[in-house]
Amino acid sequence: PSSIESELYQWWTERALFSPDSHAPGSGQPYVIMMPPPNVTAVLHMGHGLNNTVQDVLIRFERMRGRRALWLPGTDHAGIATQNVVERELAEEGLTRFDLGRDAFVERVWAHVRETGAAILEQLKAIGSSADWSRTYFTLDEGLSRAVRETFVRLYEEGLVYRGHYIINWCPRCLTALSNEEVEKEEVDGHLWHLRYPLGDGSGQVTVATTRPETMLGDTAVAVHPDDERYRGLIGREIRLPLVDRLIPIVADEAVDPAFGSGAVKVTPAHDPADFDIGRRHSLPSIDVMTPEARISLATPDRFQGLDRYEARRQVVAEFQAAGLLDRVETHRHAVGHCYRCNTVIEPRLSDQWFVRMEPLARPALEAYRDGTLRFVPERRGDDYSSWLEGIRDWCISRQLWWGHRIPVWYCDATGCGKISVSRHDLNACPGCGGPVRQDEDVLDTWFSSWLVPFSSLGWPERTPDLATYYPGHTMVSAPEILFFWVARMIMSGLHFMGRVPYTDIYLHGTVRDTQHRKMSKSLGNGIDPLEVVDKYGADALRYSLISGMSVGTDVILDPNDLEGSFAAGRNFANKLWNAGRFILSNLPGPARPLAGSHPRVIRRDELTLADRWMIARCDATVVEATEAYQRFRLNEAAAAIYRFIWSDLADWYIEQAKPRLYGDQPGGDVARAVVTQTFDVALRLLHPVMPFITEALWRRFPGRSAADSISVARWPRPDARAHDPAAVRDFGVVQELVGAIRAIRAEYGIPPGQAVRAAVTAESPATVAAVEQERGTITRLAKLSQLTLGESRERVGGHAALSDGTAVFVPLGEAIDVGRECGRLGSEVDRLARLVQSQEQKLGNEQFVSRAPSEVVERERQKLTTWKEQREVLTRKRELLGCV
RNA sequence: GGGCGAAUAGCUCAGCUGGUUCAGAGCGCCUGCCUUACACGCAGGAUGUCGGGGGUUCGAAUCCCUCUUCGCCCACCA
Repeated sequence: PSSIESELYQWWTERALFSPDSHAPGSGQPYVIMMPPPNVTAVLHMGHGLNNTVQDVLIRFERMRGRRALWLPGTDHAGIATQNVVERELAEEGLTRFDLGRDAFVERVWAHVRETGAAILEQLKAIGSSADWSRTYFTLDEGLSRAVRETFVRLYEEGLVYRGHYIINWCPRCLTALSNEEVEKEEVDGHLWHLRYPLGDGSGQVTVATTRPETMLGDTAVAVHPDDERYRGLIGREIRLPLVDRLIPIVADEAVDPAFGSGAVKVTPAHDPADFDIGRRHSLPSIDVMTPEARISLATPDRFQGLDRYEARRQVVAEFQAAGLLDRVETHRHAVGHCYRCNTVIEPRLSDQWFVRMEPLARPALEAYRDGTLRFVPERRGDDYSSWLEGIRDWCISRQLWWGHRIPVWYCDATGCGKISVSRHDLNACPGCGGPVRQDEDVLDTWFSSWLVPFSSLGWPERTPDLATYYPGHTMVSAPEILFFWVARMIMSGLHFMGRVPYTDIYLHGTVRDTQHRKMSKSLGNGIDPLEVVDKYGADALRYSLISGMSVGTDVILDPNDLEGSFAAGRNFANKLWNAGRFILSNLPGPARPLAGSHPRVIRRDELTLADRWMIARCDATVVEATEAYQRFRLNEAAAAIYRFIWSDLADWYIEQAKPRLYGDQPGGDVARAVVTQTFDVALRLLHPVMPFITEALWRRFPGRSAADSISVARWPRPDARAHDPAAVRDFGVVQELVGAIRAIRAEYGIPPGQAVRAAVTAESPATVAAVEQERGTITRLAKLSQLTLGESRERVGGHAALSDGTAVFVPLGEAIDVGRECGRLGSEVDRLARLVQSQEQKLGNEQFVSRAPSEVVERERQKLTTWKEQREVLTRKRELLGCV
């Protein structure tokens, strides 16, 4: 593979075959897939491998079907992830980004990005991805940045972007706010501490339960349910908050669940979203007791200041215990949020952030699903989509990072003005008073640029020809993990800014996992490097193995400890195909004598042998099967159908039976060559989306191809009614079965491979008799016979078999045979048939069945019974002849 | 706590609208073959209470209920 793949890829690129511009304009309807842009610093892993292979299969399929296929690639600046990479680099030099300052840091990230240069795109090429690289974008490009500003400003003008003071998810390591989607909930076994809070007048106490005792430093109330009898008398009274010695009120709030814990809850408006709401309802103060790094801040007693949140937790608990105020500690399983980039535990934090009001955007997106505009594969994923939209919450889009699209908002500091300006272009002065302005320090969520990709990558907000041609697109191929991050948001932005959904088909494939069903990851060390597989077995083998191991909606399991086992199927198949191709080519007349004149379409039908007709019919059936499977996103089924056709039908049977005709200058050779060339050509085209390299390499070698011809733009095969030939399929099937039966008898009796045997065939059906006559040579050769006779043999000793159509086969073996053994074999065969006959008679004797089952089913079952009875009689007679006891 | 998915050969999985792919494929395993396209191959073969139990039906791997195990998603009971 390595000797052909990179060379072919280069040739494809030089010919610009992956660009729809290279096709004649208007030659077909556009077909567009937007590639999920990998992070600019990413290294190719199996997830990318699977995702991009699927897209490549679909785009190549549609390209060959004549569509103007555009697969649009790009990279994502990946705010947090990329900033983290460069900050780690700096840390090795003993520096932080603050040492460099904002401008120098951003320049440093750019340098890093330019230097590593989206290596992942090169890696995608190595697995054969036929994206249109001439259109590659980067989410921080000028054009896409303009689109980001345009959308921000428009949404602001429409009242859909706002600034607010709320509890958000804060990562104390990345030092930024995160959206709800960027928080990964993880179930952990934690504790529930029950703390006693004394009443202000010392007349008693109230027990509250918490999973985060350190937050009590910022408590500003205790809340109980208004109807809770136990606390009715306490509402309005005060608690003397231990450790900080502050008087806080007891309030009544419906949000409190009387059944949980003690029914009383501590309220920390600055550190819990639910408490924040309670605080607002009761006009409670918010006391922020933590720094951005999640250390205890100044607004607390001295001894806590500067403590890490977990140290503070221990200390608070210890002090409660010492004071006799720790009621009890329970173990408690609950979900804790973690940062999706660094896995640090999220701290809910009160701060000023920018938000997008989502409900107005979600409504049309939901409608597009409900009215059938959007189709999900697998269908059930649509439920995830709609339930997420139904419960959608506002999107926090500001990030306290330096790497990203800076928020286009300027604040005027002039006294008496204080205007906030949201602008499409940079401002130097306040539009209100002309005074000095400063831009918002924050950048936008990375996903705020990627949600625009279906149109921003085509030039929006400019009205470009690309935008007119390629929006809306068609298929989105993605992992379910980014359904909410990206896919759903693109639909919302597409509807809002373009008035149409960006695509209609959403294919969500599974996840690549190891044999323990763990997601492959760098930290677990259970990953497989796709490039290592490409190196060892070739991109085609990688692709085939991924595609064939993947059915709609299920995960792909691969064994990182057994690359051979995981990819042998693909490698073996590629090798098989290569050798079949070499064999066919070596038996064709040279390129000087094109085969046009011996094309099967112009060969007279009466020149075709039964095997030829069967091959052509099988080929046609495979075209139908594979095409339908590709269309239905059942890529593994397409791959399996083509595999079966190439390996079993073409290599094992057709080529084997045609060899005498193919060798040298034999009669009928031109017909066999035409059939094998035609059907192999079709097979290569059908397989090309999955195994692009080897199919191209072989296809180009066939006579009649010009140097410029590429299979990647060759026409997709169409079904041909003339190929339909059920009789040939059935009759050649009998031939195959017959050969198999004789081979089995040979193996059973240990006949040496080199020794020919005789065979007698007793067939009732005239079609079978004719088939055996027509393929006499094939049967003789493939079963290694010295003689093939039709009709009953007078010999008694030998091997017997019965075919499914009732035809009996007898292989006389003279003294070579062990009579006792054959008697035993026949006996068990007769028994098997007798059991079948019995259950079948029972079934047909059942009046319910005969009357209620469809008549054709009943008829079919009757037919089976007849065949089995006949076979039983034949074998019983043989037993008698052999003198079996 | 809610919702969803999976469980079929040693392994990874097909089996779509109950009855002709009905018990399958690939890998692995066993036997025999270096038969000149291919040993990454050829030929032949073994292996299954279709997770357990119940039900619907003339008929269930397939539909329904239930249990068990595994996985995923969602969720502000502190």
